[in-house]
Amino acid sequence: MRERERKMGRGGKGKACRVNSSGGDTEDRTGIVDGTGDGLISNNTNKKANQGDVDNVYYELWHACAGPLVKVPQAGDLVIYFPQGHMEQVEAYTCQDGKTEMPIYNLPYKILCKVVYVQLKVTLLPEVKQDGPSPEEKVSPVLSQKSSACYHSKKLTPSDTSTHGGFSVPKRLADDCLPHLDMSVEIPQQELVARDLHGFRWSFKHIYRGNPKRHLITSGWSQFLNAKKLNTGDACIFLRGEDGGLHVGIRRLTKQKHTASASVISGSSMQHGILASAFHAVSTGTMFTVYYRPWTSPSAFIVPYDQYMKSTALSYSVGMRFKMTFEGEECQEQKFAGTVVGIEDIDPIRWSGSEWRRLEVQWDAPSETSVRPGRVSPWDIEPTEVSKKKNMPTKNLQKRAPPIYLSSSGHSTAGRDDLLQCPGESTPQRHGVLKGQEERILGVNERGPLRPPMFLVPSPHLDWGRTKTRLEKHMHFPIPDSLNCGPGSILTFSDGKRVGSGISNMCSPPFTSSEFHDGVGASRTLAAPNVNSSNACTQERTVPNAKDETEVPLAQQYGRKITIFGVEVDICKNPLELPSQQVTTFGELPKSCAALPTTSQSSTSIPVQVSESSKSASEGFSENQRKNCCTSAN
Amino acid sequence: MRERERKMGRGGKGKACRVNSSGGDTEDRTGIVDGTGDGLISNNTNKKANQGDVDNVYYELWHACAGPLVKVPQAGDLVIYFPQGHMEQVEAYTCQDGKTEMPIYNLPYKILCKVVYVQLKVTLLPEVKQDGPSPEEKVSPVLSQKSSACYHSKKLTPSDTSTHGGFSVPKRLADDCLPHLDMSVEIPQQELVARDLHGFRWSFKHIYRGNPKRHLITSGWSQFLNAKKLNTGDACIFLRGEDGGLHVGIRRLTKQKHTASASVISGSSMQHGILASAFHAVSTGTMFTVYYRPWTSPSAFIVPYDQYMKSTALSYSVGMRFKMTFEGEECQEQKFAGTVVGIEDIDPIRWSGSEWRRLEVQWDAPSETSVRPGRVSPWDIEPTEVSKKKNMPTKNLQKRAPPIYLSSSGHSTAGRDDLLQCPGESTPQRHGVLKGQEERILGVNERGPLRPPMFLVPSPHLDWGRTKTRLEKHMHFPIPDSLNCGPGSILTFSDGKRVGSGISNMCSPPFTSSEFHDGVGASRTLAAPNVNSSNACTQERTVPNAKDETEVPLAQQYGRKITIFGVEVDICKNPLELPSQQVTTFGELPKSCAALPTTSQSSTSIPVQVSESSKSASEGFSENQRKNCCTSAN
DNA sequence: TTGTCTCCCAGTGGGAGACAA
DNA sequence: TTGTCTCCCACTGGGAGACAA
Repeated sequence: MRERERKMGRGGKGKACRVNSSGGDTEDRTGIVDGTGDGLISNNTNKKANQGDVDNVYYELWHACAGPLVKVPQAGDLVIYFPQGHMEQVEAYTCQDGKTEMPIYNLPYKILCKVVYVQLKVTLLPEVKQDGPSPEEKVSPVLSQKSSACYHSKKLTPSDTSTHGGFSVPKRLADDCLPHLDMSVEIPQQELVARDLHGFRWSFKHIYRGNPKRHLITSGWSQFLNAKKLNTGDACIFLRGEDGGLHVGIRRLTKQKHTASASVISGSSMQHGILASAFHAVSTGTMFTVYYRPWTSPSAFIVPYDQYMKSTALSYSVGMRFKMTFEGEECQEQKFAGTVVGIEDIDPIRWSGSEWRRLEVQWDAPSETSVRPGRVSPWDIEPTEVSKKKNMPTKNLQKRAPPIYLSSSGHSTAGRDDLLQCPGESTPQRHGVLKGQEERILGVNERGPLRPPMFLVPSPHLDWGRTKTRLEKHMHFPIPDSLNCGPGSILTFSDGKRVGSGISNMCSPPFTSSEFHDGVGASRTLAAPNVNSSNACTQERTVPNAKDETEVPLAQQYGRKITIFGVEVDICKNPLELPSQQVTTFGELPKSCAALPTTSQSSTSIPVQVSESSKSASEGFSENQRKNCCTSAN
Repeated sequence: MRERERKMGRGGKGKACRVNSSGGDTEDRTGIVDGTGDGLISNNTNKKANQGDVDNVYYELWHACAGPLVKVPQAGDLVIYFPQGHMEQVEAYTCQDGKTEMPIYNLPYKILCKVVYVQLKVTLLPEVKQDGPSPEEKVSPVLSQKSSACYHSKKLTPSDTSTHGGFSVPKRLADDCLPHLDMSVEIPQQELVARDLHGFRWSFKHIYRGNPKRHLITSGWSQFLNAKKLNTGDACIFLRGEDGGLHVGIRRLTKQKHTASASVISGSSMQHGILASAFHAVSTGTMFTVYYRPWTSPSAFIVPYDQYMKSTALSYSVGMRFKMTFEGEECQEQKFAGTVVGIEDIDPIRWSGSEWRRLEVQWDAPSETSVRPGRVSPWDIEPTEVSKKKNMPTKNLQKRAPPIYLSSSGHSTAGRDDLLQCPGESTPQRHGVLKGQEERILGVNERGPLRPPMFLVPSPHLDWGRTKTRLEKHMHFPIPDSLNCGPGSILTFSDGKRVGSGISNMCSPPFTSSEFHDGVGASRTLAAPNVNSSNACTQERTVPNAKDETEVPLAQQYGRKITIFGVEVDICKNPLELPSQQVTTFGELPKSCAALPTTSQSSTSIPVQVSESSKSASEGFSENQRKNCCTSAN
């Protein structure tokens, strides 16, 4: 019912920031001003919003941070999962060139799944019937979530990111998102507490001073900057939720090539893992989990069913003109036109007939802002000529197709591996054509019992015996050593005077910053033995909880046929590892690797509601959810 | 030939530090004193040692850091690979509880492999014959590598890690490892340049002052501390190589539970990946890569063939007494006695008959220093009663065994999955007994072409537009933002005076430091536009190179039957993610995730020689290599 | 309205000897 | 011989208004 409330209860769909009209007074919005315990300004208790609203706020913040193009399916959505794309994502993460020899699994190139649960971590269950829903069980996309939440983003200026001084608050941001100051006093100021996507709370001093007067965020800002490793050009997002709570998000400029050596298992083992997981899930009817980062891969590999079907209903031909949407400056969507110059399987051996990146394209004009792929998938583009619809009912996602034989060698020698081959399935795979995609899901003969997905959620554990750092004064947890970093020592060239001493630089190779994101400075244990560890605070992080009581039932209610869709707060990922189009979604993601124990209790999972309503969204993932208040200061 | 030289050319095997007798004069060892460019002390050019020596030095440093119990096989060694153990390692990394449902692959529980190449990244090729070597091709373990290298380690005191002042150098360390100072001057001092395991160069000021006089390392020390995130109790290792080069290593105390959410793919996909990789390699006769961290898992899962065979030659029974070696204080090996209290398959369904952790044990005395497992593998222990040898030729590692059937469900319902099952192989697996382990490697019918393993080596790329930090003055690369961290702002309780300001702490939950190892403080782009980026230096990091000309030939020379064994410099791993017994081997490992592009050029791979000599080491991996100079100051 | 600069000054921490274990 | 402490002081950077775009 909470879901229903949230989905149905709001109207309006626009891009204008809806300023809470009843909130013109200070009182109504100072729920965002948490008591900070030092008595300065704590005029309001922590007015806890109900869970639904909190979820919603985080959902909006997530999308505000993620940018306009990032679409995450909702619970209830039918999607097509492309293992190829998944492997590309992993390749991107593991710096592989994708040339690893992989066996050919007897795995369809696309797998129809239903989304059950979104938790920033994706778990899919292959549909037993791979031929799409019957009309009556047609997916019913959710009503758009309307929201009165308001956010503004500001691109950080050099002054904002300098070590001297704080953050210059655009007036509209202050007016719309921050609690109003008492302008009657000499120097109006207050303390703000804002939550980030991890639920971490950051306190800031908000002051109105200077000549001419302006809004500034001073204390706490540099800690935030450092912790998030923000640079000039990155954006900071302030969002005021319906509950009045203030939230901060960030969005990195970083077009920097991400690279990661995940080094837990080898890259090719990961590739194997992807295929084997999907294969296992398909053949046993069990769920599987996907870490989905639509902003990571050049293309999203989980495609809404309707969007996919729409693309299969068209024929594509060389010479065809199309448009494709990219993200431009300031969250603007930007369309580029191009021409299809080739159509061919990207991997005829392993994924014969797959539409994945099947279209070779040429772009009309070069662009500096977007990196545009040379190959796209049909559902990525909108044809701009009227293409003739195919004479096919959209229903037949699948017809009887000859089985695919297995070869453990990926080579065209077509070596067969008896160990991997399925008994009685040895007809060579027919090379698919774009029209009339066919496949057959192979025998699903036994299913393991369904287990609830293991959501690995970070949870605090103790870190006593440390003194409190300045950062800890602004972020409301004992900060571990690695966060306990100032910007370090800087050999300053900034204003002409050079600060040097003792040992000079030896020459150094040009290193990427990301190359060093380990080895980060840390505080050290203080020499003095009288460290007063009793000052470490103990309040729980009040992140929107993973509703433990919901997760399991949810999965169980769908039973074996459900698909789970979740997203994990991967607080551990290095955002530099995120690719060029990296947006800081739920990974606004601290920059270095954190080790997160799965102890329980608190959790950073942000559950998103299960969709049940029946309005049909023709394409894309509930896009309108994110269109409420996309203003952008600066 | 270089390998031969290195292996044969040295004699002597002892624990005493061999001080280079010809090096009493300053000259001979000041090769380690690099010109720093500021004219202070740069009396010697960078006397580059030959590659072999460099490799050897790094090898020794690696083992000095890794501790006495960490054994890495050498090229040429025959080893048994246990997928179970590999999965445990991944579980440990991914915080899984190991309860994921995994399919039963048709994969033997142990796989005989030969080691060809060690590069801090392990690639194995299953032997076609799984029955062990014939007598004439009996493995010929290498001669121990003798070395005149000398190292000392010092456990860091609170003073060493305090923000005030530097590192107090034990006299013996200074005498044995550091270049001698010119004592004729008023205040003897010099600059040191030391390489760490990544090949990164750290410069330190070494001074002899105070009253009474003592050796100190001042400038550069705190940068090193911060970058490595060292704390009181961690150890710092100084090693002088034969070439005279100075090297630093660290060894963390951190018994801290490691936790990692590797979040590239899901944990269960990783498990699948391990099994599928090994299976694919076994069935196609190709190589596979293993990230081997013997200090990560409670037990090493790559066991020397001889050690394994020795263990199979004994019978184990309940009540049997044994000893097992653990690491105690100060690199001391420490033996604990215990009793076998049970013998049973740890996973009778999937790994029936496997010796992996087959022995349930009880320890005689509790220990605070070591965490001791409740289950061990036979090769982990030394029986202390005389056990009757089994009447079996050691030759038959394998006999004809009934094939193992496949079930994709891990359940005892013994569900079968026709998709995964091998044709004609459906006899239920016989439950093995410890005596006479039997198995048969299933048909190897086709092999893919051998490709050289893809060594993902980090390589620098540009990071211009930043001013040089103080850290960069001591570490000879432009430091990326995340390294550019001082210990941050500290609310000081250390000496009674509390430093506080502005915004007070809000209460916070007890958080693990590792939970935050992302979000680490960073420097920010300086406001001033006149950043003089031309000051960024461009010298290449002169890490011992991955000998590109060697890697491929090596693999090819062995052709299809070889096994590759390597270790990667996983500069990316968060060492906090390393488990309790974590030693900082090649992962002395900066603490946070770095993103490392694979651009080429320079490389951090540390190739280790291929072993070809013929002295037989009965057990363990070339252990004597690390016993040359294990002194430990303090 | 807001970005940049410079000034002020408190806080931090590197580096030294004193002193003690 | 070496660990701890305290003192000194240079440097860093938060925070303010001035000023200009």
